[in-house]
Amino acid sequence: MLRRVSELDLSGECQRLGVDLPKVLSVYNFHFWFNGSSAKIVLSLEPPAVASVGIDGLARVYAGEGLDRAELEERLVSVLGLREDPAEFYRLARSDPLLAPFASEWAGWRLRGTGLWWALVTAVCQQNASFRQGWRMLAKLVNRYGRGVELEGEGWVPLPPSPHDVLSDPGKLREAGLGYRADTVVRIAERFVRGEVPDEGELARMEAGEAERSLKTVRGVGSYTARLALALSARRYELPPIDRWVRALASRAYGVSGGEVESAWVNRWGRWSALAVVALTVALDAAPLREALARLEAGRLLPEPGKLSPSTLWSFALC
DNA sequence: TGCCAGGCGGGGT
DNA sequence: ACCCCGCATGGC
Repeated sequence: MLRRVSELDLSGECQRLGVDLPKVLSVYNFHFWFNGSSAKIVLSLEPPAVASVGIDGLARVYAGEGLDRAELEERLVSVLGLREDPAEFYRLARSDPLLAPFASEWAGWRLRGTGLWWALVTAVCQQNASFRQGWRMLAKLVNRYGRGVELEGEGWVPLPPSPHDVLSDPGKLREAGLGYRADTVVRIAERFVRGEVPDEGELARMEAGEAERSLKTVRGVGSYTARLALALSARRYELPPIDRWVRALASRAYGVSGGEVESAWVNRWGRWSALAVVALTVALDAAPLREALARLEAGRLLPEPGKLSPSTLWSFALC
């Protein structure tokens, strides 16, 4: 049981910064962490600490002994994107053929961050799989390993498996449908247990290419995975995770060949490159490529309610 | 049934 | 520096 260690009101700060908290909390979230009115945000896995944040901005932090309250509060604020000023990103987006509508309708969205371990697992689960398949793997992982904590007065909250959990029962990775990706997750877990992985703070200080190279030393972690994990965990956006989906859409929208997409993307988005990739998946509902290309042609560049997508994921039970 | 999906590494040229 | 293939799994 985790006790409540602090309570804070983020509504004023969100309003001042133009942050749309419902979007921040709902996008790319699961039903077991967001119910439409409040979200559970994992601030630390070992030992566990969790924040409960309402769409009204009221937040409570829960932790055991030994974790610093001020540090957890700062982590929460940073994970919600409140320490980041994306004004330049949205300014660039306003005149972009892919993200212009998103910039006018979704400027209050901020990327919700996560720890490096879970960011890497998340990115590995997107490899060579559909959006739907990747997120089903993650939901099953949380479900199969069955970790969680009780919050004082708020009930049970599931937690992702820790690296130790994965190493003590790696078979559950395949039960969760990871297939050959399971070996990569095991190798990542080994690095964490041996303390061979830089923490988010170190990653934030490293030069981007160096940070990418250090993650790529794990077999099974390539550019896409390393870059997506850097964006999700350290808010480092200089290097875009270009997959075949983004490559095809950008090639069409920017009028360049597939091989030229990365340099065109970085020229356009600069230090916001990876954020633009994630935003594009939200704008186009991570639709399968054929459908996403059709939406680009039709100018349907805003999230559409209904089907399973980054913005509606939280309202579906995937397992 | 067969093919593809938000990659990757290894082995070819 | 490229090109090409197989890789587990699930969805259609």
